[in-house]
Amino acid sequence: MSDKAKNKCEQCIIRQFNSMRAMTHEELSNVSKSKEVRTIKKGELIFKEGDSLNGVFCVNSGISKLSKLSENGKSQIVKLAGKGEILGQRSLIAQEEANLTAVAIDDMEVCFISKEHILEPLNRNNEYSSEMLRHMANELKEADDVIVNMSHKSVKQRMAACLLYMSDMYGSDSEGYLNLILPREDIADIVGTATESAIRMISDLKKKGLITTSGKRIKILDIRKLQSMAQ
Amino acid sequence: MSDKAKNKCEQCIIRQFNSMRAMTHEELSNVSKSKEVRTIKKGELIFKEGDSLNGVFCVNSGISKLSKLSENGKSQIVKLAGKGEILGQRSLIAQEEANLTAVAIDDMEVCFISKEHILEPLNRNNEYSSEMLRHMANELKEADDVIVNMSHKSVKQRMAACLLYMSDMYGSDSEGYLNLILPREDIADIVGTATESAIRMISDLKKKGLITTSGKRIKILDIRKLQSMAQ
DNA sequence: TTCACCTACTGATATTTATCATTGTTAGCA
DNA sequence: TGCTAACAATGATAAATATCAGTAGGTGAA
Repeated sequence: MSDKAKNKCEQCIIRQFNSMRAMTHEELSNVSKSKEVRTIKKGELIFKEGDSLNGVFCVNSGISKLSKLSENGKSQIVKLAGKGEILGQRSLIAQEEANLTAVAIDDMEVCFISKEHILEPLNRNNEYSSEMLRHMANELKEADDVIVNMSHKSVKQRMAACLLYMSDMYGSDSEGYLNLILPREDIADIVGTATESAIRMISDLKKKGLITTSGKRIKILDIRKLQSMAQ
Repeated sequence: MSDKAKNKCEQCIIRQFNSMRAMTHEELSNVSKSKEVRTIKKGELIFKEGDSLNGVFCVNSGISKLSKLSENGKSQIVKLAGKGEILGQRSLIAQEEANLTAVAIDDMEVCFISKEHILEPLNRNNEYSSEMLRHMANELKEADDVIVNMSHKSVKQRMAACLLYMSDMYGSDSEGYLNLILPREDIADIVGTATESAIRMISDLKKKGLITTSGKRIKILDIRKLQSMAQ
């Protein structure tokens, strides 16, 4: 258990990244008392499509992928969620089973917060519900943008955008390799293409000198060209 | 001006379809006093991507398309919005310019409701903000589903789904033709494909006897097969 | 260490979809 | 009514992407 998680929610910095920052001291204290810290190993399932959730998972560390199977049996990663993000929130609010499957990409530490501590404050605390509303509105916008990109951009463009996104969100190590290391299959599932096509695209970018790879690791060499490729 | 719109919002049935049903009598009365009924002709622009909105448009009658241009210059229709739906709400909440372009597909009648009357109640009325939150959560789920369909379903599958959607949402006339009449280009922009490809798909469905057409009008003949085609 | 397995990669090919060009058709309007 | 402009339809072709098949390479477990 990390130091952060051992502490009370009131002192938790993670909270600054999500709508819980607008909770009152009392609300936070309730969350804090009942929350349950969980460790999740790389590759482990957090919840899956159709599960009925009793609460949310606030990510302390590590990264998870949120995906959904199309009726053709192909998986699409809709979102990556890291530190500060809350998994399962949408489903609780809509009072539905989970629409997505959440799997740990890394070893993760999350706080499980039960349903009532997330939903109850919505009935009292306007700051909190406004915050959550704003958050949801942003997610919706992003989703609309993804729809447009999926339907009208080529795999090449989407791959370029995906690498830039990985770089933006999770940065690079001292050697310049992206911190986020995903198997090719996951990259394909983000881009929305077949694994082989994703691999070909990556090979192509290597040949053109825009990136280089070492095993699963990817290093961006020419961010400018990559940006213009993503358009 | 329709009878509905002449009346006060407190008596307006349209409101039952959106989060304004959770407004207090006083809030509604404020909306009612300041609202402005507008008639919008078929094909007219309501707002466009990048516009900064001073309020929302509550649809009394008619249908609008909400679309966005990809960086390649191709348009994607993200949503159709009819009676009871509120246009521009997401942007107001996120405090951003419009992310989508709204155009009337039909002659429309809408009520323009200024910003403050939509946003202010969020700070007081928890019923209202919860309602809106639920609404947004649903939209987000739908958007995620569209992403998955866009990336992994074929044009044929998406076309079948699109026709079924049109049938479900807007029904058929006495002859069995879909009430919603869209040019092929708009259908293509919903499906996320080139106009010619959409036309070919429609011709194909005709040859297979699943639908028939008469000008722009489309009649579904075999809904079962269409459903199984959409998978 | 060695084996077995998983994943990355590459080639060949099929399929899907977009694009360009052209012809037919419809619907609104002078 | 007939004209005109917009739209639907179709063909030919090119481009993008998926699929199938197989090889190579790296990694973890017995």
